Amino acid sequence: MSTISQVAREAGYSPATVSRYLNNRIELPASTALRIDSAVARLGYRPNLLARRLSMGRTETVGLVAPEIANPFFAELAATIEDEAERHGYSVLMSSTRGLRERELTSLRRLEDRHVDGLIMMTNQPDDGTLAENVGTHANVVLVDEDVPGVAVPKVFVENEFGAYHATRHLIEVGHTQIAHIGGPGNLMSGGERLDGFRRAHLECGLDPASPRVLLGTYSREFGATAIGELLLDANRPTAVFCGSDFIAIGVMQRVRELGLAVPGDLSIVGFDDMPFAELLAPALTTVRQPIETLGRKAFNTLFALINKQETVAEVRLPVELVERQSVAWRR
Amino acid sequence: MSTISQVAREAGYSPATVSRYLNNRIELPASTALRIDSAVARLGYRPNLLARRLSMGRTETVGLVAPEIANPFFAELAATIEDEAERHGYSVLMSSTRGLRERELTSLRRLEDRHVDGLIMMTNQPDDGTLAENVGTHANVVLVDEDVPGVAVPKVFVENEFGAYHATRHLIEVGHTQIAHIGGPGNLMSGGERLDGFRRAHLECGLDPASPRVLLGTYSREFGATAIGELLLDANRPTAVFCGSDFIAIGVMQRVRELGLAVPGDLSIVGFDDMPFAELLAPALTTVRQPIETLGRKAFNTLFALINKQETVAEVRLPVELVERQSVAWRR
DNA sequence: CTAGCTTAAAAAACCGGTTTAGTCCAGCAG
DNA sequence: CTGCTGGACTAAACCGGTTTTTTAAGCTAG
Repeated sequence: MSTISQVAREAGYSPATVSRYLNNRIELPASTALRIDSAVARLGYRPNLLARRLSMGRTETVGLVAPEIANPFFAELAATIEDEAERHGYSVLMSSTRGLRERELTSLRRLEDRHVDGLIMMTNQPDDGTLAENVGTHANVVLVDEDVPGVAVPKVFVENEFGAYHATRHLIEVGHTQIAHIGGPGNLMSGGERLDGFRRAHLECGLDPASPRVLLGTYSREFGATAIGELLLDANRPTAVFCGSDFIAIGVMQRVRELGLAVPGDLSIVGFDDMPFAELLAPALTTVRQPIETLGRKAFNTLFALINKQETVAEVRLPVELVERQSVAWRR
Repeated sequence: MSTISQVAREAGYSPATVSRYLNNRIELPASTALRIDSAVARLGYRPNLLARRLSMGRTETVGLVAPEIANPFFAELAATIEDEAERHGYSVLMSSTRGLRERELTSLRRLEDRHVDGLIMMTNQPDDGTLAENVGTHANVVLVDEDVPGVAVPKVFVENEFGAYHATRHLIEVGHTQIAHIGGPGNLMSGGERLDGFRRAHLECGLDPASPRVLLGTYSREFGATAIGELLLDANRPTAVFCGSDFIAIGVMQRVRELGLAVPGDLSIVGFDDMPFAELLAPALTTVRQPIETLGRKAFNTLFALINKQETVAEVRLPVELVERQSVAWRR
């Protein structure tokens, strides 16, 4: 591997000139430029990234912190972030936290250690304050999809409330009146907002927002299965469920089927997220689509602006969209 | 941010001593150690990673190169690799190639540029020689799941042939004699080996290995749908299909359903991979499970050994397992 | 008393770039 | 002829560690 000094010697100039020329910080006479160019070519010179980073103090790498990379939602988000980063000459370092606070903090330490220039964080569990405290002390962090309350960093979220409202309203419009909600953690922003939307739909349509059964837990299949099992025991069973996530919806769907009931015949289901597998299910899942791609690009671009000391907006809300498939049936 | 010199001054020693002590390269009298420790604590010293990397010439980062991170199979693999890396103090840089040769080469360049210490590569398209040529010149590369023929780097694959054999044999054992195969690219190692296994099962069971219809294409839903459409036009329709991937299987399943046929009633289906969604389908997909977790850990550990100049085995084959679910029916 | 050996710690070189502050020279105006 | 300006290029400092080589002092044996 050749160094910039070797190139300089080969071209007959100093390393400083070569460096400045290669980084476009100086205009050189054509003859000089040519000699440097050909020296670079002859030696197959490629700057040592490590040296460059040390002297520049930046890594051109961002960290992506998510609870679980394997989760299709995060995987998709990761893919678009990587794509957008690549287009800006940045690399993406990933870390799964598995929902462990300790690992979330470790990621922040990576930032302190100059391992990365910035962090895109997704969390999926309520914060006890620890995270807020630590995130707050860092400059280049962008929060995606889920909030950490009380932290003054740019945030890129979706219209949770409206999505839930829309989904619920859809169920009402096709004739349902007994609609249950199985949602994520109530003390998580997304969980709370989706519940709000669910309630508003009831209110606006003249249904009693207090009557429908609401069960909040985690965004998991297991919880979906357990919750629907419980709800179906009720005297006046729901004829439809709005689920806080597609994972919950799958759990519901599987349990309902185990109980010998039909979807959507006996129970209509609407999910949230539109994970890639939602359309593969039988019946294909009607769900609220999060604009994962836009979310990812927006997140990266916001972080990019932050890193470059440009203006950023405090909070962006991206629109969601109801994708109607086969898991909802008319109720006469 | 404090530097090692500040710590040294604060403790009353030289940077050299502090460095050597902190890296356990020297034994110091308790009193000295104590003074350094407390200076570190007082200043909240954390070594500058960038400087450390430059001087050590390694980044303690590995690259993960896959066609598409969003693909659940790769996402899962990425997650386990990340986990294993983390446990060894390594970070993981990811890049999706989207199947573009150019981007695969870019990843290799990252390695040259000392961006990463090593690379775990997955490719899913036949190589025209370019890749082999470039991979070959690099020391720290491990190939996972799919081969790049003619390259002398460690490889971690699965028992494709046996998996296919097992799956096909299973179909034969439950009474099928008209079994088709819809597989991946024939000039890809996995595609070829799975076809071999499919054929061997026929041979061993006294069925004509030439008679079954075999269609090779890409590992995609689209190809699965197209291929099965074609096969069902045949005079003697297959009663079962062994698919080269779960994606193909889904395509098949969807098209079959569109045609008003039942799975597994009219057509039994076996997939390959056992992607996370395989068990969510209705009917749940019988498929050959790749040991993704072991694959990931093995891949990282092999690369780790390579980086540390330890012995590695040229090629590892991990066992696969047939997961019987509901997409296969008895044939009288 | 001193050569020889240990131990404790530091000086200096090194990793390979980028950047700042000049130097040197040519050309031009006064 | 002098002073000024600007273009072309470079010396040296800097980023912040790690590692090799030295030094200094203390101890032991002869």
